[in-house]
Amino acid sequence: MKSMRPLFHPSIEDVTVEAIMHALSDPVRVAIFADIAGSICSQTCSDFLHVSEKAIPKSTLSQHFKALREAGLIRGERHGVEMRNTSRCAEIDQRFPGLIPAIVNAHKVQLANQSGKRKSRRNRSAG
Amino acid sequence: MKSMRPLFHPSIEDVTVEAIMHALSDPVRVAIFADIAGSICSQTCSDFLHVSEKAIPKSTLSQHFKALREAGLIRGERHGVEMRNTSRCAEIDQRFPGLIPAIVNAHKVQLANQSGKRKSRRNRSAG
DNA sequence: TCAATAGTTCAAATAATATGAACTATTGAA
DNA sequence: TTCAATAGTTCATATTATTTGAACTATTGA
Repeated sequence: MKSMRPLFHPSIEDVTVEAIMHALSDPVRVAIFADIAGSICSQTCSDFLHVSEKAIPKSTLSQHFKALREAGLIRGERHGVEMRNTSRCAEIDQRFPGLIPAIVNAHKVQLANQSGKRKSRRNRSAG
Repeated sequence: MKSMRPLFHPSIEDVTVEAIMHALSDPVRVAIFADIAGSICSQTCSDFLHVSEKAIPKSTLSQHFKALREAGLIRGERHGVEMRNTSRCAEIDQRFPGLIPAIVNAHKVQLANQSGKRKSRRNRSAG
C-alpha cells in the first residue's frame, strides 16, 4: 500500500509573479480563485465541479487546485474526508501590493462587459 | 511566391484578462513587455535576442512577439526591414484599470528581491 | 542585381494539460 | 469490525501547446 504525499505549499518568498500569472491564465482557475478569494469561509474542491459550462472531471479539478496551491494562491487543509481551501491574498498582497486585487477586478470588469454584450446582442436580434 | 500575412492586432474590446495573464506568464515575455512598456521609444524584436541568460532563437522570439501582439499588449509596425514595437498600456488601462501597472510593479518587486537574495547569499558564503 | 538584415512560417521534436481508471484516506452506519 | 459512501489524488495515455532549425518573404543600400 502506497501512502499519499502531503500537500505542498510554497513559502511566500518563493512565490513568483510568473507562477501567479500562469495559474490565473486559465478561465476555470481564475473563476475558482476569484470565488475563494471573495468568500469569507473555506470552500471544498468539489464545490467547483460545475463552475464551467460543462462539468469538470474531478481529476482535472484536482490538478487545477494543485496549480493554484503550488503557485501560492490558495492554501488547502484536509479536514476529514474533504479539503478546505482558503486564499493566501493577505500574504501575497504584502509581497506584491495590489496585484491580486487588480487581477480579480479585471476579471469582474470582463464578466460585466460580457453580460452587457450578450444583452445588447439579444436586444439587437429582438429589435 | 507566397505572400506574408499582415500582423493581427485585436481591437481593445476583444482583449481578455486570460490572454493577458497567459502572455505575461512567460519570463521572457514579461521581460520584453516590461521593457517596451517602460520605454518612451519603440523597440525592435531583435533588441531582445539576449534578454534571457542564453540567446533566444529568432523563431522563438518571433512567436513571443506574436503572443504579446495577439494578447493585445503591444502593437507592432513594420518600418522598412525592422519592426517597431510599442505598448498598448493606455488602451488596456482604460479597459482594465490598474491591471498592467500592478503586474509590471510586481515584476519589479520580484527582480529587486532576487538581486537582494543573490547579494545576501554571496555575503553569507563569503563571511 | 545582389548581399545583408529583420522577421515570419513551416514541420518536427519536446513539453504541458486533460482525463478515465485505479487508487488512498476518512467517515459513519450496520 | 467491516463495509459502503464520499473526497480527493495519482497514474498512464491522449491531446494540445511550445520550441526551434531551416527555409522562406520583404526591405534596404551598395
